[in-house]
Amino acid sequence: MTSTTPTRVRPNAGTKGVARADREAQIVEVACKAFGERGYANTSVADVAEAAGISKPLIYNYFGSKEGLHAVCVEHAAATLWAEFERSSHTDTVGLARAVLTLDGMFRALAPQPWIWRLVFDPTAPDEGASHDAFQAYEQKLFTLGEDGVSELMRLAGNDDHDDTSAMHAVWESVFRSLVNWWLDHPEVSPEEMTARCVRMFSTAFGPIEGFADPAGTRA
Amino acid sequence: MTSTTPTRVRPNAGTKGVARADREAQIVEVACKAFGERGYANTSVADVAEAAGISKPLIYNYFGSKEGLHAVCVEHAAATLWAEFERSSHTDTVGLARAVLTLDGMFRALAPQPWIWRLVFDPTAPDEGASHDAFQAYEQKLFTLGEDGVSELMRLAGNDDHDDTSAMHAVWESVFRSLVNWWLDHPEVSPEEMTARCVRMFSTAFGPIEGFADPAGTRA
DNA sequence: TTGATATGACTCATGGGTAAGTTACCACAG
DNA sequence: CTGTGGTAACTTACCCATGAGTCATATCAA
Repeated sequence: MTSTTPTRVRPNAGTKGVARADREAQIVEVACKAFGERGYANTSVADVAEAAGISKPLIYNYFGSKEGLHAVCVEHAAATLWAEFERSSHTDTVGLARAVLTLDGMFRALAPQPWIWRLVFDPTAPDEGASHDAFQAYEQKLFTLGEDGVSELMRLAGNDDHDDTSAMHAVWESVFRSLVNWWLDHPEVSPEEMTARCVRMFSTAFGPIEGFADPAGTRA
Repeated sequence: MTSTTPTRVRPNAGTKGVARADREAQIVEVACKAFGERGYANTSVADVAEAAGISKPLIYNYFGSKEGLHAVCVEHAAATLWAEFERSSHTDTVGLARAVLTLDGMFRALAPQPWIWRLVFDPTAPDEGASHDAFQAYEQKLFTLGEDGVSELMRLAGNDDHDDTSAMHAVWESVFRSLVNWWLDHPEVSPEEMTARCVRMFSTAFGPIEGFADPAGTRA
């Protein structure tokens, strides 16, 4: 990126202002929040600039376009989510217990920056271009991970129809998203409480889950 | 509305063109399809006008604004959906069997005009104003219907926590929507096949459903 | 002087909305 | 069986707010 002079690393490459890397990071942070909370279509570049305390052209200097900025935000946010999915996929649990662990990890990961969830799954985001590509790359990885888990459970249950598996996967993803969205709509609920709620709900629907306490006593 | 002369009812109150009521119906039909397929934000009034073979100002004459037109479309579509929910709510089944019947009714109702589903649940629709009010009125009725069913089942299962019920209801709605959306994404699947698929999926997850054939033999 | 940070003041395409008119048909007076 | 006025249906040509994107320029460290 930034070149270094031989004898000494220039801390703030010759300028009155903030070093580009720092400024970019700051802009991305502000933009993630704006895009995540109001949606891509309802957020103007001027909004982001104002929130960041800078002017619009600086954003175009650094990110090229509104979509370019959005692409960086999505990549940043998707990487965060994916890291959490990857982490929780390394446990050796299966079925509902694994689902609960995944949800729990996601609640904890989202707690400090809840807006990145809606940023990634923003229905007003562009449906082509760099920012869409970034989203699709993430979704593809996520899809594979989920499809594997679902198809294995379906096979175990004696159903190996391809379309049934596809539909079941869609349902599972939607359940996951609706639980996260419910939690985002109830900001006073802590991740731990929300995980306990998921355990109770799954237990109510499917019976006790191996490895988790009985529903009766888990109320926070 | 149109005044009538004493001796004879004027069939097409003095005009060269199409009677207003007919034209309005035609515009609404075209607009429903456009809004439903491309979304409110991605559909311009000029698009609708062109698709209907008329000019933009005529739409403003009849509907006042883009949002006014959308409101009529949403009301029309929501009424269709609601009629189906009401109808299937009059059966005396409960639990999963009732869920399957509701889904089946919805698939059949949507088959001739699948776009009205996405029209009603359009994430790019305005979040205030007449069109939003129409949506909310519908959602409120739907919410009550769903919440009643879910809370009863939760109570039966021994969980009467208010927030658990709220979250479970959100999950159930999301499952319903994801099944409909999966079906809309697979237009070659008939309503009957899709219902059979739902039966298999529920059976796989929860065990046999009272009143429906065993999963093994239901493949179309 | 060079080059990086930074901005005020623009251009311009899009799309919602409107003003002012045209056409065709009907009712009715002469 | 004609004018003639009223009105519903319909359009052309425009206005204008918004927001993406750009250009010329200013400032300051090395």
